[in-house]
Amino acid sequence: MVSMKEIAQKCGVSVATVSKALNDKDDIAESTKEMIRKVADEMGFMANASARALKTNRTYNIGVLFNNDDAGLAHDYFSIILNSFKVAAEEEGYDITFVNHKIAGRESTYLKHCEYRNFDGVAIILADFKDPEIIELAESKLPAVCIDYEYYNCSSVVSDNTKGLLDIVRYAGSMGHRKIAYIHGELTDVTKNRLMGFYDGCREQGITVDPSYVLQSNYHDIEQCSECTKKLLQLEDRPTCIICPDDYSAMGCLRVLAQEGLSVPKDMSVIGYDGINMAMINGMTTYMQDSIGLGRIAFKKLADKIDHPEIPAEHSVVFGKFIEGSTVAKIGD
Amino acid sequence: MVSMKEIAQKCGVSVATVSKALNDKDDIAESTKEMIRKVADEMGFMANASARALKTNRTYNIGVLFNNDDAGLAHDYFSIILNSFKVAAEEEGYDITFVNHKIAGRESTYLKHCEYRNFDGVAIILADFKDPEIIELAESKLPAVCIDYEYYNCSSVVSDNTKGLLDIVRYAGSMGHRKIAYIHGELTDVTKNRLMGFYDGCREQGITVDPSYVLQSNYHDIEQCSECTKKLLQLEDRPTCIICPDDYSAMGCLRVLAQEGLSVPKDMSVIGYDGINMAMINGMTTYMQDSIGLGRIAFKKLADKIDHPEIPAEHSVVFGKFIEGSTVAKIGD
DNA sequence: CATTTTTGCGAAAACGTTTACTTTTTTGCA
DNA sequence: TGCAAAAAAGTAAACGTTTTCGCAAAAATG
Repeated sequence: MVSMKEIAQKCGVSVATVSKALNDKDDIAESTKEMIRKVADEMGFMANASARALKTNRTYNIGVLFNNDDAGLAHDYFSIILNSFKVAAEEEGYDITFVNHKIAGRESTYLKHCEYRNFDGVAIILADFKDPEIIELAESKLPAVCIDYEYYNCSSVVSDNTKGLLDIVRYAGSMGHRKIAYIHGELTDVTKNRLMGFYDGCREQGITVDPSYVLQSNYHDIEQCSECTKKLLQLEDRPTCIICPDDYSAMGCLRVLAQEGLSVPKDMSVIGYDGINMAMINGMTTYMQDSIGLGRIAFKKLADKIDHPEIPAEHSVVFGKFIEGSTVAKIGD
Repeated sequence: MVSMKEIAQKCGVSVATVSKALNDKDDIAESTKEMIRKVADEMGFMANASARALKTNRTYNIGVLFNNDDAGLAHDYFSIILNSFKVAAEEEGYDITFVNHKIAGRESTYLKHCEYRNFDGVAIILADFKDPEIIELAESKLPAVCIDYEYYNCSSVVSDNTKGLLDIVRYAGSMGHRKIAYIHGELTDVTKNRLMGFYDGCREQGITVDPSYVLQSNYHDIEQCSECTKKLLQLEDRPTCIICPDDYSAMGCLRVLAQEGLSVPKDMSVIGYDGINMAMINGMTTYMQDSIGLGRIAFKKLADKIDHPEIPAEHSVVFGKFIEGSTVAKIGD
C-alpha cells in the first residue's frame, strides 16, 4: 500500500502538504494540488481509513442493528428498509456494518461493539426493546435512530400504523363487512398503534368488536397465523373478513382457507399488511408501508444527529397507502 | 473513551503491559493480568479498532459485495446466504461491511473501497463478472471468495446446478412427462450448468428437446417469466411441465396459468428452483439449494485464505435436495 | 554462593493520517 | 525600495495501539 509519505517523497513536498492537497484544503496552491493529485493517482494511492479514523474520531461507518432471532435479513419488509438506508448512506459517503454482540469472537454487548468499531452512529431496526442491551445502546451517547419504535432518547421513524389499520377497517366497512377479525402481532408499540386504528375504525362505523375476533400471532409467522385462522373458522359466528399481522403470515391464513375449501374472497375476505412484493403480485388487499421512505428518512435523521449531536430527538411518521387488491368481497348485495 | 494509557496510570504499569495483559500475552504475570483486567472492566475500557488495525494491518472486517441492480438484499435466496455468512463470520470475530464503489461520497472502484477500509477479505456474491470492476477486484491480491461463480483466481462455492436440473428432469420424467419446458435465467455460468443438467436429463430419458420449449428470462423477474409462460401456452404443441428459473419468478408462471384458467398441476405442472420459504409453504415442487451451507462454507474458505494467503484457490460444490411438492401431476394414467 | 536461565515489565518506535502552529515565500502597496 | 500582509508550505505532535528489544529481578542450577 502506497502511503502519503511516498507521495510526498516523489513530489518533493512534506506529508502535511500531501494530506492537505488531497483533502482540498485552501492553504495549498492549486498548482501544487494538481501535481500531487496526479502523482497520487499514478501511484494508486488510497487513504487508510483506520489512520484517518484514529486521528479524526470519525469513521464514516454506521452500525446497523436488527433482530436476528426473527426472519431478520430474510424478511422482505426489513430488507427493503435496509437497502434503502444503505443506498442513502452510501450516497453520503457512509458505509454500513452490522452490529452484533461479539468482539473478536467473544461475547460482549452491542454498545461495546459500537465503541470498538467507532461507529459514527447506529440504526436500530426491528429490535426488541425489552432487551437490556438495546436499552443500553439507546441510552448511550452514540447518535442513534430507531425504525418502527419510538424511544424517547433517540430519533425515530415509524410508520403510520394507526392510520394503516384505520384505512383497512374503513375499506372493509365500505365493502359491507361488519364482522371483521384482526389477528395482530406481538404487543409492541407498533401493534398497539394498529390496534388503536382497528378499534377506532370499528367504533367509527358502529361495529361492536367481538372479543373472539381479536387474536394474537407473531409477525412473519405463517404457522401461528394458520392456527389463528383455524380458531376463527371454528367460531359459531364466523367473521367475514380477516386482517392478518402482515402479508407474509397471511400466506398461512390463505393456506388454511384453501385447505378448508373456502375460496377467497367469495367465502372469506383477507387483508394483509406491508405491501411486500409477493403480496402485490398475488393481488392481496393490503396496506403498503413506505419502506423505502422509512430507510431513507431514517438515514437522514441519523446523519443530522451525527452532524449536530446537540439537536433533540425527533420522531417522524412515514405514511403508506392502502392497496385495493382482490381479496376482499363486497358483502350484502 | 478510556484508553490503555488511563488504565496504565491507574494500575501503575506501562501501556505496553496493559496491552499485553489484555491480549493475554505470556510474558505478563497472571496476577498482573488479573489486576489489569479488573481495572479495565471497572473503567469500561474498550479497545480502539482503528488504532489496532493501523498497527496490525488486520481489521477483522470482511467486505460483502453483491449486485445491487437486481433484487439484491430483497432476494430471499441471497439474504439467506448473506445471513449465514454473517453468522459464521461473527462467530469467528469478523464483522461484515457492504462494499460499494463510493468513498466519502465520491465515485471510486470496489477494489479501492476495499483498500480504503482495509478489509481482511471480500465475499463476492451474485456479482456480474462482466463488470471490469469486479474483475479488478477478483484479480487483486485481496483474499476473496465467490459465491455462485467460479473465477480461476478466487476460491469459490457454487451450488450443484447441473445435478439440480438433472434431478428435476428425472423426476418430471418419472411422472410421465415428455414435453418439458425450461425457462432458464440469463446465460451465466450457473445457468449454463443448469442447462447441461437439463439436456443430460432429457437425453438420459430419450427425450428430444423441442427448441421452442427452451426460453430465457431473468432470474427473480416475475414479469418476464409470465411472458415466457404465455409464449409456451401459445405453442400448438404445449409442454406439460414448465421448469422456471427460480421459485420467485415461478409466481409469474403460476399467475398466468391461473389467468388462463389452467389449474396446477392438473392442467400444467410447474417446477421452481431455490427452495425459498414461500415456495415450500405453497407446496411448490422445487430444488432446494443449501443456501445456509453456501454462506457458511464460503466464510470458511475465505477465513482459510485470509489466514494462509499462499494456499491456492479452491472450488467447492454444495449439494441441495429435490423437493417433491404438489405442483407436478402424474401423466399418462 | 556464583552463575546461568527464566520471568516480568518498560521504553520507544511505528502504523498513516490530520492539524495547530510556525516559517518561508510571494504579493501588494505606499 | 521597503514593509506589511497574504499565501504557501513545512514541523511536529497527536490519535491508541502493538511489538521488538533491553534490562532487572527472581528462580534455577551446579
